Amino acid sequence: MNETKFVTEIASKEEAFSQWYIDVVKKADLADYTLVKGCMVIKPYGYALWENMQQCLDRRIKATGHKNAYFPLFIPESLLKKEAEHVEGFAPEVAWVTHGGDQKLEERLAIRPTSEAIIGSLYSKWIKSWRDLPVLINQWANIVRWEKVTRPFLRTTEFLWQEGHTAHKCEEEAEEETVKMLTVYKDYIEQDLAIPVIIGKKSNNEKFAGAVHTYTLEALMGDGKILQAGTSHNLGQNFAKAFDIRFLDENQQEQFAWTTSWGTSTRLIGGIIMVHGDERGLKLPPKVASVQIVIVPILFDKSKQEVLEKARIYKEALEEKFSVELDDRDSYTPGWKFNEWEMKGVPVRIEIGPRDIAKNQVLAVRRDKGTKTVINEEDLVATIEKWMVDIQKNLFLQARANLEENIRFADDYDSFKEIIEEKRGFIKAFWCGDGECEEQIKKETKTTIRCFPLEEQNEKGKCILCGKESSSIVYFGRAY
RNA sequence: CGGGGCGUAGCGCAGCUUGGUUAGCGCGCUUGGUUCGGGACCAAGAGGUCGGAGGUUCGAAUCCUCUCGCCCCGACCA
Repeated sequence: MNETKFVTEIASKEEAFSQWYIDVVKKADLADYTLVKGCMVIKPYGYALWENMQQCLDRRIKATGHKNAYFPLFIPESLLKKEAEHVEGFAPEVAWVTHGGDQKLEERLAIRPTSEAIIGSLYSKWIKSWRDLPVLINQWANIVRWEKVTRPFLRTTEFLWQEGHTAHKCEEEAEEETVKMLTVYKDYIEQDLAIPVIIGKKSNNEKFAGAVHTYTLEALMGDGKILQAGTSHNLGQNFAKAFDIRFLDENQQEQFAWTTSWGTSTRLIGGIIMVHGDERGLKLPPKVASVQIVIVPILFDKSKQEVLEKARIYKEALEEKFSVELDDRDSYTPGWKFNEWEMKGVPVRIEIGPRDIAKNQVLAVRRDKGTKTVINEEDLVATIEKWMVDIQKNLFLQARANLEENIRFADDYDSFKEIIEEKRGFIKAFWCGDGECEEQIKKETKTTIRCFPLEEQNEKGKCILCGKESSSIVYFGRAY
């Protein structure tokens, strides 16, 4: 009875997915709207999640030899314009600073929509010899893109991300770096965030403005739409030529450097919500959950002190391995707390009441499955430790099963349209490689090529639209 | 930028058609008390320039004009 009352608080995930998403963002206390359209506050609970995500990824970025730095927020207009495709790609969504106080600026300053330009101009200063290479730098920063349609975490005017920018002495090394970061991202997103991804290469229409080619990680969301989870770009010598990044090689020949860039953002928080969440709210993977265990004491007047004392002892024991919150608030009933912490996605809840104390046990509940288990005091830490591993794995396996169920092959355009209307998900289909076919499919079905899968392909077939002979299968999908 | 909708307490809304006491309701909030194993209850409170400006009128949340903002659909979106 109470459970039905509860679900009226957030929209149904099945029936109104986008409203459900907004409700979860707000009710789980991750973010809030502000006075500026498209700009959100990331609230403490959401920011703690982001900090954990940062730590997981930052560790991996550093383990592969990169160092962090910080570059300026402002990019002079003349600098941004140096790479033609790049500026053309970003121009519509750049925010400009035109005044400093009352004084009009000589030159407009772009608020970075990405940092290739500003970083490229500095690499030009720093790189003179092959001995200076490679340069392997990452930055954690905020970005501004003036989007017309915004949604919390998924597309906001200002957002947080990391962007790696590297420079290399040859083409092979740059390509190796681009692919290496793709796999770093894959490991991070799959192992830490428990989100399975399809990795591949973008089509020319979808690649990064100014890149030679773009690798991408594509994830399936709970409503069958696709979220681009991260990208890694091989920029070739395009940006080196535009920003004059030259060096003398071992043979005393002057060369342009080969550069890469790669990024992931707070958008991944949206991914976690939409991949793992359910009718009761968020489900956080233990590796990034800021609260891994919540202890809810069941308080009666007579046993209150005793129960709280025991709860504190358990908290201390568990805190050696986990982040634990003891919810001893007086003004809420246990049932209220259960629902709130489930909404917030905490992986494990522990209930302690007088009945448990009498038997030296607790009642523990898993957020991923909802199962309730009585655990003896002496087994508590060891059992929860196993659970955390299992919950992390289970969230990933569930998401992967869903992904696999929603990859469908289409061999004619009618069945393609039927799948995208009724089931969505990924559609594998042959494509002739012509950008006009791609464009027409996008116009008619709102479906884009998400990527060329990385595996080698030997099959041949007919382009889903024009029917021309083709040897490449691509993944289509409706994107966020 | 085109089409539609909405602005009344922190949130969700009623009141407006047909102008007329002191602008209501639910949730939330504060204080006190009783409660507590899946969103408890009682009592007493606090909280409003009715998005803004101008107009009509003895009198405007309500009618008129202008304006600002938000949401949805479309277009756009590396």
